[in-house]
Amino acid sequence: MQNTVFKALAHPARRQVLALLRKGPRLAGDLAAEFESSWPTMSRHLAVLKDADLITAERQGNQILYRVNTSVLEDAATALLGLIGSDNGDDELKEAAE
Amino acid sequence: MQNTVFKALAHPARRQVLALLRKGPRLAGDLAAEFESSWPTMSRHLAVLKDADLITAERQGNQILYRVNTSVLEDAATALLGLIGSDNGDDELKEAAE
DNA sequence: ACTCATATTAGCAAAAAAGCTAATTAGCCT
DNA sequence: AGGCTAATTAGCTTTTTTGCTAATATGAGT
Repeated sequence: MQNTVFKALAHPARRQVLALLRKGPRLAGDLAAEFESSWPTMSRHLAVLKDADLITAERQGNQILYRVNTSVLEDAATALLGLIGSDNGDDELKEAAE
Repeated sequence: MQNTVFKALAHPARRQVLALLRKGPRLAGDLAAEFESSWPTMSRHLAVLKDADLITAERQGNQILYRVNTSVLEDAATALLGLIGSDNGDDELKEAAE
């Protein structure tokens, strides 16, 4: 759902996680080490991102490897651009004053 | 600030307001009429959008005309696309850490 | 000044999000 | 099994967001 994506993007720490993952997949602990908040807190941020399908998790033995889901990010960006010019997003009335 | 923009985008009603404004400026009451929530509630959604600089308000006599601020929307979309590309452009997200 | 229409602000209550510590699960190793 | 590391889940509190009604501003027209 689009709503969960934008809600996930609403928190700065989560956007920064995405920024880190952009450079390549990373382990959960590796990510958590970059932030000041506690590990469980980061773990839940990751869960929110995963729930929005913005990242994917892959178990690798002891640890968990996260990678960004580019296509969902693209869709979100496209949705925003759709709010600017092209026809997209909504089909309500159109009698606005210029 | 980027953070207020993404927070403003987190609520579906506010994204829909932007979708409506995409087609052209609209009066506050005109916008409020499109939604089921109460008028004061919509008024605050508009305030959140205005605080994020996503929309601008212009008084016109009795009423208030809102228009979308395209450039801020573009900046947000660009920031999202910046999370995809592999160049080193994560500075725009850097200040997000609270 | 009074009234009506438009929109916001105040104040409160309910719901959601954020963050912590402690407990738990999952996998590897000897 | 038992110990160790990695990560999540549980349970709880604090903070933020949402949304309502009632009250207040603002402007136009009498």
